[in-house]
Amino acid sequence: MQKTNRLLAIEKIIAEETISTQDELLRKLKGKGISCTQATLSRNLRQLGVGRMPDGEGGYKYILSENIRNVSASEVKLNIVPVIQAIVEAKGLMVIKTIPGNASNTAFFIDSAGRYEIAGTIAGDDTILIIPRDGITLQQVHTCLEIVLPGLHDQIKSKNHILNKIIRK
Amino acid sequence: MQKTNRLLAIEKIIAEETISTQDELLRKLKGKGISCTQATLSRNLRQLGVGRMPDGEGGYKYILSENIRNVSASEVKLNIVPVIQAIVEAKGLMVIKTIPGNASNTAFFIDSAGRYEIAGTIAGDDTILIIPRDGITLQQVHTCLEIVLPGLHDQIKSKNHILNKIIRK
DNA sequence: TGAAATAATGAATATATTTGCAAAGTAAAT
DNA sequence: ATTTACTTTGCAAATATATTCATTATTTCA
Repeated sequence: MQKTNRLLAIEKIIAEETISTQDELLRKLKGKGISCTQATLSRNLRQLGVGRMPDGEGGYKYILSENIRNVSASEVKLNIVPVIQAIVEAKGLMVIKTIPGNASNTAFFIDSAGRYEIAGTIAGDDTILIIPRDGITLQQVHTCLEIVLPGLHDQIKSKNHILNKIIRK
Repeated sequence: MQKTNRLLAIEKIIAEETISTQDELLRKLKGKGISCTQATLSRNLRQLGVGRMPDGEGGYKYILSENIRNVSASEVKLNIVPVIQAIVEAKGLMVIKTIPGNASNTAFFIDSAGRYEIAGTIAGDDTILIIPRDGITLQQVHTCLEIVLPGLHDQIKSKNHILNKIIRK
């Protein structure tokens, strides 16, 4: 899973730091023990949907496609703070607990992100089952969710411990 | 005002068409009687905040910075397509009809925007009552909602006429 | 108006990114 | 294990984009 790791690392770096050339990204990756050529990066960035925007200070920076909004008039966007209540791991799968009635919304949203880490999701009323692809660790799914829903883990951190006990009972 | 015209034309073209290289843009401009070199275009694009993203089909396209959003790490974002079904005016108030179970989500979101125009909201299961402040017209509330939920009115336009009849009956 | 300062531009060049192609790696099927 | 099909990768070359420098507008201000 050489490539998957690289893709995840690339996304993480671009989400966290300001990168302005592929060579710069190449060096950051090397610093994390991941090495490839700039040509490969170019291909990977395209696959990840990473683009490049002016940084407003005369330079450029790479940005994730998550940060692009589609101004297609057919979508309504909602920001809802405490939709996701808890995340639990079980049998190599991941269970997400939401507030009542919101599992399918949330699952739909996760599906829409089109992440390769996730083979599929099943949603009930307030519970979502996430099925990772073979070869994907739950840790990688966590990272993936954090990319799809930034701040997710911070948000549920406090509740998680308590709710785990309830859900697992 | 040679440059201003060019900048405006560039923005217009990029908003309306799919452009994948600066040379392509150069040709489009020439077609409109505006001519410059690629070097100038490069500088203009940076000034306008125009960036380049993968188009999802193996190519690239230029995009306006208007389409970039900033992810604050403390929010969870959901894209929900048809949450709001209809908007009806009555007695100087506004009634919003949502899909079942989503009134309170949506009302919470509207409240969170902290708009001056709105004195308060009351949500049932699939219906929200919006109470405008004294002196605020319903037209102003519409504008306000469009700001909070971009694309809202376009989305419900088709359904609105039919649903109005049902709700008002 | 007439310098002087500032901004805009093109031509050429430097830098950065993408791509064609062959080789190396992986997975699936026999 | 061996073949076959498919994916990933590096290298080198091709494109595309950004920048330097000299020159030409344009603005500012006395």
